[in-house]
Amino acid sequence: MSEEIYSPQFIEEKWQRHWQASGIDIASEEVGDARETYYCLEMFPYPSGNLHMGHVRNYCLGDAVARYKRMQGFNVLHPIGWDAFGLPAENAAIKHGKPPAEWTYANIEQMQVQLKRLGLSYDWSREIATCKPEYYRWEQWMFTKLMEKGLAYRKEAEVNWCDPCHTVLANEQVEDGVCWRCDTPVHKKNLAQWFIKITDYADELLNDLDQLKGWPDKVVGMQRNWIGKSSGAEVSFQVEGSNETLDIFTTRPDTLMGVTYMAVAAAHPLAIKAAENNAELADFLEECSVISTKEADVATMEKKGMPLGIHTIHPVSGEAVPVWVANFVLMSYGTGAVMSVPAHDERDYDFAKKYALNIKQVITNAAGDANVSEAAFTDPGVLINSGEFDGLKSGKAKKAITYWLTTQCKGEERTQFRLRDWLVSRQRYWGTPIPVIHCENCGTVAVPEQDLPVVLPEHLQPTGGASPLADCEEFVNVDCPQCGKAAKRETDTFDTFMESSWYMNSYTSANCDTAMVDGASMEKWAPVDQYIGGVEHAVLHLLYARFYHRLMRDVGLFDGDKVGSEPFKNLLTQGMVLLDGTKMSKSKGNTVDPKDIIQKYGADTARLFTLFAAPPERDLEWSDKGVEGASRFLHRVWVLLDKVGQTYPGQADSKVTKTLRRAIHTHIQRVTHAFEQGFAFNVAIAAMMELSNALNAFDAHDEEGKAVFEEGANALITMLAPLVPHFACECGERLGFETVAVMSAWPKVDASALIQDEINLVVQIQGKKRGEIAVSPNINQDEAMEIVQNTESISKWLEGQQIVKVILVKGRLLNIVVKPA
RNA sequence: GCCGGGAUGGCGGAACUGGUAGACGCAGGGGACUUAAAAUCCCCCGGUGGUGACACUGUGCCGGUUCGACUCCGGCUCUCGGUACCA
Repeated sequence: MSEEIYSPQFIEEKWQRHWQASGIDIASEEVGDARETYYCLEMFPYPSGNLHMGHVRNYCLGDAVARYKRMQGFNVLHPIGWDAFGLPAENAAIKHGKPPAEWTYANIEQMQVQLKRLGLSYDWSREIATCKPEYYRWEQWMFTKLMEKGLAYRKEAEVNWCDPCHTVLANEQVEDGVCWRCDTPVHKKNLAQWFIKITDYADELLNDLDQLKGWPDKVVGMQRNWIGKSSGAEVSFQVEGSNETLDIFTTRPDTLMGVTYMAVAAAHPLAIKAAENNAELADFLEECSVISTKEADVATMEKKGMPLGIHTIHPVSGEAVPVWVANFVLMSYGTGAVMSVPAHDERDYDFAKKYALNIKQVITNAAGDANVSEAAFTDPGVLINSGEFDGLKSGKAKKAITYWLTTQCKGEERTQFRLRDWLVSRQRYWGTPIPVIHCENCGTVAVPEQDLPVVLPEHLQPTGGASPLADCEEFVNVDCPQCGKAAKRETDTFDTFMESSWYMNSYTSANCDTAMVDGASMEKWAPVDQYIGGVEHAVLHLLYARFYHRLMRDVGLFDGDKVGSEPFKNLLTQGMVLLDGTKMSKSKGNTVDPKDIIQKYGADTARLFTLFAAPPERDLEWSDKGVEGASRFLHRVWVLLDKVGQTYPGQADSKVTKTLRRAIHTHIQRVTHAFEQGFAFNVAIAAMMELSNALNAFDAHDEEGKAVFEEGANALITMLAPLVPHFACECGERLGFETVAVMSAWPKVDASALIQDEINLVVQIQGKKRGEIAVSPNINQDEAMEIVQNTESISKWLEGQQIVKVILVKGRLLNIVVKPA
């Protein structure tokens, strides 16, 4: 059939040209297109200049999904774009003395070539770059809408500041007290900044997590954790000799009667006031503030405190409760003060022991013998020493005590979230300008819709310090849209997560330039059916995008009932690419350049290896030998196709042919199943290798054999198409496919081919395999037993045994339960 | 501490809904071809015992349910990821 050898470079270029010319990767917007839609999306790349193996893995996974769904008959949307704003461009600009725009656009061009070289089936007609005004203008528009609705606001607050990055950061961007980008410790600063009220959506974002059946538990758990809802009560303690109250939040109002002291943060007004004429206390507060800014090993820090010399009055008993300042109480959570119940809280217990404070037990277990002489008893239980609340169980007591406090105006039910509002302003140049004008008369004024977009000047040269926007007079100086007087533009830009929070919706509306998105297009395509990316965005991008999607819904951009409230239906978080057990990274110098692999073996081999070497969600250990194995497989299949249409001398055996046909169809079934079960491409490929091995072992001796062999070859090539598309297309052409392989219909299982006349029935005795018998698949128990009795190698195990029970699992096994006679 | 994963040969990993553990690949061993090497092809490859057919044993540990457990239940160990003086 073909004497040519498999030469990936040649055929890959050929088919990429072919696909582009035929437009098969374009998502159809034709009204008459009856196909069901499917939206497959991978997290879009930051245009750093070079594709690394992590990208390759991410995009090969997505491409396999998209191509598989196309072959299943779906109208697939598979777009790509560039998350093009961000700090690395500014850093590169400083280094090379070129504006970030230039660097960014050059990188995009370079990475486009690299992505195309991989043969990824993107709809390039919908490509976006977030740094373009036609993209970010809608983000600016949206922000002005949020200002109108009171969901975006400017407030002076204590915020996280990163010196090297010269900007503030959102809470989500601070990891272990250090900046997520540059790993330097952040410190607190008071600054007026722009926030978006994600806290208004905290409950919805939390509750809807239950809907996300197609998300990994891990990511759902991380988001739940991050939102951090806790229910309890706020309780007011009257300060002795004053009108003031000390308010605290507790999740354990049932332990109220066990309070023996109060603890406040060093920054709490009561502590500051008490320190005014107490030098020792002032020193201690100073010590606490120094430690807290370091934020290093907070967990191991010694618990320290000092009495403030003041007391509060217990709201129920009226007893005096001393107030302490403690270094473990955070001003930033709750009210900055806690009621301490050492008997039922480990931390309070340790603190009470250290400073010899009272420990009063108010909860016991069901048996009534719990004691707190050695440690705190933190389980819920039954109330004791609590007056009228005695005998209540913790759950009921929480309600009863909270209710009592409410009637006395000394407290109320309260829910506390860990989630803070999203800080979206950044003191950086290379980002979306915040569409706001500061006017001496009118205050902060949103840029009116007709004046949008506020275009970022692209020619500026950052220096690493303050944003060059502030010095750009033609940008800064503007007339106030309200009063017309000279005013100044806001020079902060948006957090780049603002762009990535809605790009998935933007793709649906590629043809719409009169609105942020088009409602009908959203209904057609959204939400994303399969989203694929790294787990590092579990509480960053993935939380913001869920939030922003709801904002778009509530601004009326689409119908929430039809599109849904969640932007991503299914999520696949792919593992990292490792070399020698550690993550590939430039700084560690343990990288493998995709370019080299593609040049040596071709894109298809690179794709096949990354899909085969590990399940998608697990880490993938890079192996040069493994790559060679993948390449070998493709060569073997290439040569295997030479057997199509051939007959070989020898006696045909219809049984052997039938067995091959059954193997073909069981493998179609297995491959399809692997694709459907969480895109287990590694398993699918293993099944295809088995099919290839089965075909290789077969020689056709007659017309029937020839036909079955061809059927198998066709199925194999078709199923390979989503994974190694160039290879499959070339092979498909050799085999005379009517449709190009990547657009061929996915093979169907012929159930009749799976039927067997004879099977090997496993025979077990006491659950232990003792042999096999060749029988009809429909054999009944008695018939099977008779064969067993006549099979010496098995029946010998039954000698001297009494048969208690026989279990026949149809088509699989026969288990005989015996006991000594 | 809490939350969520994971633990199967020398390695990456298979095993449908509880039904033959180790598919497929990599590495390794042996052989064929070759003057030789590479490539390719064939055979072997969890452990122990046995020349062998075969037997025993084996999926982190201890126990349980079941005719039968990698799979289900209870209790641990180790490991990876996330997170926290969160009141």
